[in-house]
Amino acid sequence: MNSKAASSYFTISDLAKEFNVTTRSIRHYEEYGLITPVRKGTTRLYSAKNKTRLQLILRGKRVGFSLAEIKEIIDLYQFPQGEAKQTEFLLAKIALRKSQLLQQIQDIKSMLNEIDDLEKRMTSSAISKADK
Amino acid sequence: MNSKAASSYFTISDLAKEFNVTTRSIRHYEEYGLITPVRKGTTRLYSAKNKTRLQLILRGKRVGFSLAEIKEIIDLYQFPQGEAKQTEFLLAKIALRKSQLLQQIQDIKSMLNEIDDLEKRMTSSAISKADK
DNA sequence: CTCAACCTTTACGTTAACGTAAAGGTTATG
DNA sequence: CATAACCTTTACGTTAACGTAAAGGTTGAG
Repeated sequence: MNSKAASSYFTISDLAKEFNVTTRSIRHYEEYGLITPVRKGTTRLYSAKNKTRLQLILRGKRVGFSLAEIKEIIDLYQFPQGEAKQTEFLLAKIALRKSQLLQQIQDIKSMLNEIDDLEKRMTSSAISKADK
Repeated sequence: MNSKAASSYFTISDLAKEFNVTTRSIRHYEEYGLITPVRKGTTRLYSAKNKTRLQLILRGKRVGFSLAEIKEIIDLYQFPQGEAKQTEFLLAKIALRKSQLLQQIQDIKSMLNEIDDLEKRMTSSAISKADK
């Protein structure tokens, strides 16, 4: 039996392989305060929650957020049942993020439409070339 | 009468104001080969087409593309009715961009869902706070 | 017990996308 | 005709997000 299997932790290179990033990047996210694995000695060990966190970070990156913005978003998720005023402030931030994301979807849809048009024009011109 | 109104060109600061970017950025995009205004003397003059181009650049930025990627995309639009082999290559690139954009939409939708959840949890907790 | 294959920290290097002077030319207006 | 409000180029500075050594600790296999 494997003692590792019981707690099911992952090493940094496990995560690096799984998500196709460098270990340097993962450590960088930790320096930045975005992810906090436990340690066995000095070695980092990542839980399932840590994995989810990394996914969240990478998803944020894919949609074009900076690490600072990703941190802001992550912080939103951990709002400490604060004061109503604080809550209001966070809700405003959430609304801002939301409108930003909705704008992005519009942008992407526009680009997809144009790409589809382009694709059609290209294939039709390819056909006309083959036709002659 | 205004001689400018006839041709309807815009100055660099016109565009800067309209799109809320700095003139430095616009010049940077030009250095990068993304936009090419005409010149009256040394002064840059931007046509409607140039404006559209700038919009395209900024939209690309909003969805998280680098200037290099934006250039690639723009180059796709100006395919020179090339060889079939070249066309095939471009179609592959287009397909790549497309899948990337579709992935982004999924990412954004996930984030929106989580943000909505968060919003609900926050408002309900705010209510329960107000209730007691 | 000695490799190989991991892990660690420290720290300087690199690239992209501008920011920010500095120094100077042009043009309308009082 | 001078001053403001633009425009220009040149060029060095800055920040983010890592890349890339360098130097060393740990651990399982042969």
